[in-house]
Amino acid sequence: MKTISCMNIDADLLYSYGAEDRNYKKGEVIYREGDQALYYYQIIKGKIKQNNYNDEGKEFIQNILEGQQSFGDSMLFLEKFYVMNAIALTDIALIRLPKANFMELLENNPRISMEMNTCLSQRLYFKAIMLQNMSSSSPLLRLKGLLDYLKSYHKGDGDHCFHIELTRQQIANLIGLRVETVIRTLKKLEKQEIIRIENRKILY
DNA sequence: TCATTAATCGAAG
DNA sequence: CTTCGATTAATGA
Repeated sequence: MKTISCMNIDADLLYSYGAEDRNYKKGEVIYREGDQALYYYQIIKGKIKQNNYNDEGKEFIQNILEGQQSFGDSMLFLEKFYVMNAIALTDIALIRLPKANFMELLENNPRISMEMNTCLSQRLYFKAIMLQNMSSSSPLLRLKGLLDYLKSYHKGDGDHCFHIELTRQQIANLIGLRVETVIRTLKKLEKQEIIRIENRKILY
């Protein structure tokens, strides 16, 4: 899912400031809720999810990132702890840069600093949209809200050919519903010809 | 092909 | 809507 357009700092620039490569296997935790934010992370290859669990152990996915995106950066500007976990969804390679070095990089590169603002704004926008969607009691509207967001972000949005690259379980965890509910709700959307389903692939 | 993971379904609460 | 149980399809080693 390419939910959020975000930071993508040139790898060589990151290395020149002391960044290092890190590899994680599928399912490994990159950082967890309560940890101090010490690094700027940028994905080289693979997917990660940010999540947390409620008191009943139900998982809520906050975001799924892939490509050359960064994550966990908002906490770098605060002396706060992470409020969610970052977990590898696939085997993943990423670059991490210590906080102090990252700050130095930003000071020396105002343009990147500005991009950082855009990135953070984008995250806020996503959160606002999702908060609105989640406040709906209708599972159908919640689901549609998520789909609309994903589609709007996906460039070349036009017709109904956008492939949602999420498992039903992930969708469920993003909108706080159960898999079965998501499946059944997707059926309704298909019946209403709002989406199409081909070989379990969701096309919107 | 075997094993694991995801998607489905039906019934009950 | 969620939970449970059971089945079937898809994926990867």
